[in-house]
Amino acid sequence: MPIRDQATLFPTPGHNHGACLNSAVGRAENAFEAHGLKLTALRRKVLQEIAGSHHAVGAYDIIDSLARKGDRLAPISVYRAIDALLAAGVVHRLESRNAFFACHTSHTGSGNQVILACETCGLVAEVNGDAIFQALAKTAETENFKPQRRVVEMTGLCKHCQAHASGAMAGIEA
Amino acid sequence: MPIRDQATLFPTPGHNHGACLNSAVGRAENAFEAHGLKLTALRRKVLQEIAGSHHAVGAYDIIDSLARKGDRLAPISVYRAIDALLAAGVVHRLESRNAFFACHTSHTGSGNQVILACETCGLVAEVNGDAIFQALAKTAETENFKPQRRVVEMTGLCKHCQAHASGAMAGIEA
DNA sequence: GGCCGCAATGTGATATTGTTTCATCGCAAT
DNA sequence: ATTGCGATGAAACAATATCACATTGCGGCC
Repeated sequence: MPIRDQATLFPTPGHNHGACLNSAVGRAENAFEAHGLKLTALRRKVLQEIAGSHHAVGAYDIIDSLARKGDRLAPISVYRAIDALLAAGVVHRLESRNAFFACHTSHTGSGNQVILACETCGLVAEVNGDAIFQALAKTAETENFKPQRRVVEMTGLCKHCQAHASGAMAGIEA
Repeated sequence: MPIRDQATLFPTPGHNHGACLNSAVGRAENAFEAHGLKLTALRRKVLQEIAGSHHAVGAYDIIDSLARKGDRLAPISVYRAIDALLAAGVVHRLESRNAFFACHTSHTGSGNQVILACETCGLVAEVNGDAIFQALAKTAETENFKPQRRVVEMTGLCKHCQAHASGAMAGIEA
């Protein structure tokens, strides 16, 4: 089974997620190196919780999940780890849900990613958004606005959940 | 003094904000009517707090502000009023800040608005984003994604704050 | 009038998300 | 060994948001 649908970044429901997780951690090692940061044990654990699925997870979900594994962290510790992961660019924040998701792509290219989040199965994917960010840049220019941070998120129904529109929660596993 | 810079929706610092507030409330009356909702006294008060500036205000800012006027509301009451205002489309939520701002335009046109938020003075403006939303629609189509909600926000420096880049907080008043 | 139905509001508790402050630890460079 | 510094720990707190249930106000209806 392919990890992803051809030509898209949306994960196939039921794919073997182990490979995604491994490659996310592998890329994180490089990214931390490249940013002059250290992928410490704690940061790695937090990353594994986030990258353990294609869903956005809340900071307190991470705390609870790690607590079930015998390691209850204070909120601040998780937030600091998340900050480092954000700084390294290996996870992103889903602003519309106050939650975090792993970057499951290597962001080859501009890094102008649009976020798609399925409201039914909860899957989060990033797709290239060069055209969108170009249009944004143009808007900024006509407004004489100097952009610093851009948030572009869409929620809706992913292709799998449209197909199983019964509410079957296709692909909820990872 | 013009209320807005020519050709943009960014408010001019120091403009007479009373007109903005009045017109926002006026439009709200129509919008509530059009949506089959009632602009009750409470909703009007909350709207006035939000539309009282071109900034995004938090729910608890509204509570505090109304409390200073002798009317301390429970959080849930404010959130319910905000929900109604959101449903009527007269205020919007700034997702990246968990705050709310008034719609100071009549959204003539598609309603595809991009949000610009200045990090220095705090001003929030909506500008037409047809090109951006078209590009988004195209992305959704190629991904077979059925969009429901779109969040497009940019933070950065508005033209006034670039001009007074000293950090002068140009236009903080309204 | 009295009653019903329904939307809006009130009350109190609670849940969720995020930050402040200060202490401590590990480790590398001096 | 000591100093410097990034990472972590602990406790409290702050900010944002919702739940459950009671009450009120207002229209239609008998």
